[in-house]
Amino acid sequence: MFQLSVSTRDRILDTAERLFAEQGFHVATLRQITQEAAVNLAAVNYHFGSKQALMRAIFKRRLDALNTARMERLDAALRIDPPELEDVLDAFVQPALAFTRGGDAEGQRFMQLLLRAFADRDTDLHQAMRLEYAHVMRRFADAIGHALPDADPERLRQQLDFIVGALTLTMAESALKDTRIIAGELVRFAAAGLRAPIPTDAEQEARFSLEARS
Amino acid sequence: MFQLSVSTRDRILDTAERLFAEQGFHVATLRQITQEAAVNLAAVNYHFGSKQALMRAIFKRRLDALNTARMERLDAALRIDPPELEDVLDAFVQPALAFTRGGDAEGQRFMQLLLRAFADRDTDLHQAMRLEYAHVMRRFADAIGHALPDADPERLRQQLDFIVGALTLTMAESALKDTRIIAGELVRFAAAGLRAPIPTDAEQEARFSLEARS
DNA sequence: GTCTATAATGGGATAGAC
DNA sequence: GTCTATCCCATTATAGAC
Repeated sequence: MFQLSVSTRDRILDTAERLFAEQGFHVATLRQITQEAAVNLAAVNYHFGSKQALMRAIFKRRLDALNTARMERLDAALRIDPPELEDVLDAFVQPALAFTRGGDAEGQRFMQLLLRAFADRDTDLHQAMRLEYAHVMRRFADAIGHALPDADPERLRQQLDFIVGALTLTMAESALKDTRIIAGELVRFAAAGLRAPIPTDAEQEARFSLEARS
Repeated sequence: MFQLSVSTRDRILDTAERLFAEQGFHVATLRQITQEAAVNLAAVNYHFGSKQALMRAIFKRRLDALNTARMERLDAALRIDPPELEDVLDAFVQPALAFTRGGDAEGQRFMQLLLRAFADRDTDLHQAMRLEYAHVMRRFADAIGHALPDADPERLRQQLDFIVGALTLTMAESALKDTRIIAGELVRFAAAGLRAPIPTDAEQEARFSLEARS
């Protein structure tokens, strides 16, 4: 943290982030990372302790930045009471595509990394991510609850998971030039889903009997 | 395919599918797989040729079954013209949670595997999956286009990606007992998003200037 | 088809000089 | 803080007996 030569440490972080995102944690090797970062092989263990610890450091750096950016935009949206639903969703979605000063390329890279973390259940990283996310999720669920006072809180959390899935997979997949438009589309799509009325029991019954036919 | 001892081959397939889903392709080792399947280490190479080929075989088996189940339900939904939007979405979503005779546990396992395949860009498996998916996606996009004749086809494909993301990540994450209810929630959520009117240019403009303030 | 034994490779981590 | 050299370990894949 307080070392003079930040450049070696940061070159490792940047290079490893790229290679982990492109190839995955187990495929990218320390030899490859240190070679492309033009640092010595032993530097990883000196600065981070282990390959796992390096991954955690990469993750923490970006996720903290993403969460902070989301919170700031959420606070801005909450200056209106009740907040506008689209503003709350914007606060969640927009920072995901450009939360670093580096621009879209880094944002998409981290989305790929996030997707890998989601896929890696039963791992320290997955648990850590869920914990860091839980706090932010609760705040966004609350904010949406204020924008839609009639909604069921339990259902809102479920629907927020839909949005996370759509956002993460789409941002990790899409061509870079489209991310800004796609984010707007997602906000519109999600807002409509959240505002949709809950079907009555009678309508539910009709749907299930329809399914049974097929 | 036409060998007498299908049991060794199938025990490898089932065990490897479970371990790949739980741990990932590179963490699960052939030693672990063959030990838990109670077959000899060399049997994998004899029956499949390599670890990669084993993965492809696992994937093909389930994805073919999933696609077939989806197509059948889609055909049923298309017997009404124009089809009911919720029926089309049901045809896409419901088979994902119980497309094998084994029930929910296997379905969720494969969703975890699918999520890993999505995360693994630049890999043979990812490309193969996209190709197999493309055909089904086009048919579903067309069907939704029939249910919503005023919608823009390009936008529909984008929104279908949202649904795939929400479905895949949610099904891979969720507790088993909830999958049936969650699928119904997703259909309702997605239907509302698809039916949402496209904002006018004036409304778009208002939103962007609102963002600039924050 | 199934097994044992092993070849061939590459990985993460570390000791110790500078 | 940085480097070289190396330890130690695990992996996939295969050769060859049965």
